[in-house]
Amino acid sequence: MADNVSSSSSTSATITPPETKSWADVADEEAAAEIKLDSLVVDESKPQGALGLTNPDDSTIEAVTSGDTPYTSAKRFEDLNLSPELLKGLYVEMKFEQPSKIQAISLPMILTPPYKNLIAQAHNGSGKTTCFVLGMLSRVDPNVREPQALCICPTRELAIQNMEVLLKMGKFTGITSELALPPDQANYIPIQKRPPITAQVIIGTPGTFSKWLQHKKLGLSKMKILVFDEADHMLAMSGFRDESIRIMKAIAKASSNCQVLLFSATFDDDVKDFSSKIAGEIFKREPNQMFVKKEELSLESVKQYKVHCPDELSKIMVIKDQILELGEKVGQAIVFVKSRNAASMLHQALVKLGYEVTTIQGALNIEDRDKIIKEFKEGLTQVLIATDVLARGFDQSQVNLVINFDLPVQYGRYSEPDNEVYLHRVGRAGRFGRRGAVFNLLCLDSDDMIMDKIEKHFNSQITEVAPWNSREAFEDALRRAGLL
DNA sequence: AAAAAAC
Repeated sequence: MADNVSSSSSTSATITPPETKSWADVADEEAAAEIKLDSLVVDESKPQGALGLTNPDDSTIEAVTSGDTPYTSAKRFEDLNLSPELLKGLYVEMKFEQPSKIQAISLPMILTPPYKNLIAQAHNGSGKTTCFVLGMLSRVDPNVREPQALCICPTRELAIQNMEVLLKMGKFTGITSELALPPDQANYIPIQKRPPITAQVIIGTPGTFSKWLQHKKLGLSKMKILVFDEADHMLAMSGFRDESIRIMKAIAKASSNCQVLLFSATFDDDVKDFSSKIAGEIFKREPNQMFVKKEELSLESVKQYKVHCPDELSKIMVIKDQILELGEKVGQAIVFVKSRNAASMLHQALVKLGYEVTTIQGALNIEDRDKIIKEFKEGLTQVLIATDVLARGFDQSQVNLVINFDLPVQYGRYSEPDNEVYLHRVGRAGRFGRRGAVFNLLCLDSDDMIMDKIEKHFNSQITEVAPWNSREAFEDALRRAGLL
C-alpha cells in the first residue's frame, strides 16, 4: 500500500513573510498570539530524488491557525503522544520512518486539545489518508465500545481502500471498525434486522450513513471525530453537499464538540469559502486551515502530454497501438472516459481488436466492481478503463500512465474544463513522488480550447506528442517522463 | 453531452 518515502531533507522550514523562522520555532514563541491568523508558508528546496523517486513532501503549504493554540511540527511520530500499539502499526505494518511534511504539520493540529477543526489541502499522493486515519485511530478511546470516528467518502472503492489502511495501521490497537456501504448479495441483511452499530471507527459512503441514521442504527453521542475525504467534492453543490450537511448537523446535534476534518487535494475558491463557513457555523468554531496554491499543485514527477488525433477512431488506435503495446513495459494504465456509455464503447472496441482490458463504472454491480478493482490492485490486469468513479483517491502505486480519452468538462458547461477532476486524474499516476505520464487525447477544436484553459489554470507545461500515430514520438515521450 | 450514492 502506501509506502512512506522518508525525507532526507532538513526538517526546518522557512516562513515568509515577513521574517524567516521555522514552523517548529513558531510554536516556541512566547506570544503565541503572534501567529494568530498569520500565514505560514513552508518552503523547502527540493532534494534530488533517488531511485526514480522524488520527494513526495509538499513543498509549499500555506497554513493558517485560528485561535491561540500553539502547534509544534512533529519531526518524529514519538512527538505525537501515540499509544505504543499505534506506533507499532506505523513502524511495523506501514513501514513508516518519520512523518511526511503534511503529516508533520497536520497531525499536531488534529491531536492537540482543544481538537480544532481542520481544512487540509495537500498534493495528490502525499499521504493525506494516513493523516486522517492516524487521527481517527488516536482519538478513539478503545475502552468505549461505541462509534467514535466517522469517515465519509465519495465512492465505494475509496471507502474500501481507506478501510484497508485503517486495518493495517490499527492492527495492534484492538480498535474495531466497519464499512458503511451497500452490501453485496452474499452479505445482505435487511436494515431492520441489523443490530445497532458498535464498531468504533466507521468508513463509508453518504447514502448508507443516512440510511443507518434514519433507522436509528448508528448512535452519534460518543462521536469524537468526523472526516470528509475528498471534502471539496463532498461539500460541492454538484457533489454531495446536501447529504454531507445533513450528516454534519446530525452529529453536531448529538455530539457538539465533535472534531471535523476536511481533506482534499483540491478546493476551488467557492468550496474553500463554503467549507470554512459551514465548519464554523455548524460546529461553532473557526477551523485551522492549510492550503496549496493552484499553480503549485501539479505533480512535477508526472509529465503531461497532448496528442492531436484526427478523429474519434484514431483515439482508439492510440490506445491500441501505443498505450496497450508500450504500456506493458511501463506499468499499469488508467484510461479515463466521460461517461458509462463511453466506457462500454471503448471496452467493446478494444476487446473486439483482441485486447484484454477491464472497465469500472458505476452501472456495474457491486460484485463486479469489487472484483475488477481487486484484480487491478493485484496487478492481474494492465489497463483499466474508468469513468470518474476512479478519478479521486484511488491509490495504486504501479499506475504510471493516465490517459484522458475524454477531457474532464463541467456538467452543463461543456466548453469549460473541470480543473479539479483533471488534477485528480493526473494524481492517479505518480503516487508518492513516482514518475508518471499523462496523455490527453484531443480531437475536436473544443478539446484544444479546454486543454489551453487547463494549461493556464495550473500554469503547467503540456507538451505535444506528434504525430498521433508515431511509435517513436510516444517512446520519446515516455523516455522524457523517465518511464523508459 | 455526467459521475458519484441510494432510495
